[in-house]
Amino acid sequence: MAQKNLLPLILLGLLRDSKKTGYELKKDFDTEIGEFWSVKHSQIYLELKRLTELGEINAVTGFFGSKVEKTYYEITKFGKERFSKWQCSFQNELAVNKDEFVLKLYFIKDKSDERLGQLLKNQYELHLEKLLHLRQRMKDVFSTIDKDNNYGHYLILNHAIKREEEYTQWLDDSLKYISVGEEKNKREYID
Amino acid sequence: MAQKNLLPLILLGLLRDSKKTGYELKKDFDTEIGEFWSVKHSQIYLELKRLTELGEINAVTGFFGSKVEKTYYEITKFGKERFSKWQCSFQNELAVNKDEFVLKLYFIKDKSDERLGQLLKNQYELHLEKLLHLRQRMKDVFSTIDKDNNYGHYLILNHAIKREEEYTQWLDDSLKYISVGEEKNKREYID
DNA sequence: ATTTTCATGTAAGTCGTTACATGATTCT
DNA sequence: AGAATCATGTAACGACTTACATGAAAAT
Repeated sequence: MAQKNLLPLILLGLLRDSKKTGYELKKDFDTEIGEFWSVKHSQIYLELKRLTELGEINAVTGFFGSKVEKTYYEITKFGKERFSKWQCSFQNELAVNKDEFVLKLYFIKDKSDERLGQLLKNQYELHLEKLLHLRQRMKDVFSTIDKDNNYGHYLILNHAIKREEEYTQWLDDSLKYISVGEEKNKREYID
Repeated sequence: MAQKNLLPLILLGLLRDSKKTGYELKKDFDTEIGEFWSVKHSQIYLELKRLTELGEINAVTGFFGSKVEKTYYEITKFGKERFSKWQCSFQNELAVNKDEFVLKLYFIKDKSDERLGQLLKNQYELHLEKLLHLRQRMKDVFSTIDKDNNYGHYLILNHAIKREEEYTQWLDDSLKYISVGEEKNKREYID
């Protein structure tokens, strides 16, 4: 396969607790799990069809009190099995972490390259924003639900925050370090 | 496009300093830049063809003293322009960091779930290995080349190490925390 | 009255992986 | 002599994105 195809597993996971429509699943990617995974609705509907054909979910179409026809998907025994199997499976290697910014930096050779400061600042803004957003999420999420009964979610939010703290710290340190270098260079030229 | 298509930029970047064959470029992904990006050789040759058609690189086929016919690719003015333009461009949002393990954890609800410890341990091993590897890389790389003249590379290796330090630390902390919880539970049951 | 949200899909195209394929050269 | 490396591609397929498409309901 071209990618690791984790979407069906995510969908099964989201359907474990209760049946949902494709639209509701899509909504989960705008909020909840959207913090950790992204996908387009077109792909969701496609994958739901495939999972239905595989017998891992059942599709139930009807009105359900509403005026609009909806299709609810509910997980089957086979779906639960597949999900459980995946959830307790071990990885034997890590995927490469693809980060456009890191790539850009790789090609910056000279320490006194003028673009360096600009790039670091831009990235710092983005990651600081992300960090603040994640801290807010942590507050919001666990004010309504219990930490110990959503422990995985708690752990990964915790990790995401620490990751962004490290990222911003690194960017900030790098910025300071290159400007100290500049100061030093300036003095060397002036003195 | 399906993905952000950064491969052509990487290839242009790798060709800035000197002309290279497709095979040499492929080799770079096994070592150097392979730490930060992965790609298959089939895709490299395809992208080289495309870049040639775009006039961003030139293909020169010949024997060059060797007994085997090779094709060297050299960057053109247009290629340099495209690369420079990308390298100093700003991002306006961050891509979602897709991590299978994080996904798995998201679906662990119960703090005392037995699988939690196993999964954390497995992941700890992988990230510790990665961390040790990166520290070695740092030593190896900058024993032969100069830090200040490969500053981007230095920065991102530095960052990668810090990232893995954070990752292993988080996993270790989480492991400790859940086993303390277990101990506490045990005592509660026993006392 | 108009925009936004709900709700669900199809079609085209691209990036990337996996597998297939070949032939020379160098190392053991 | 055989294995590994050098060197370069093609073909099939899958995952994902972008764009196209539609219609009702709810909100402003």
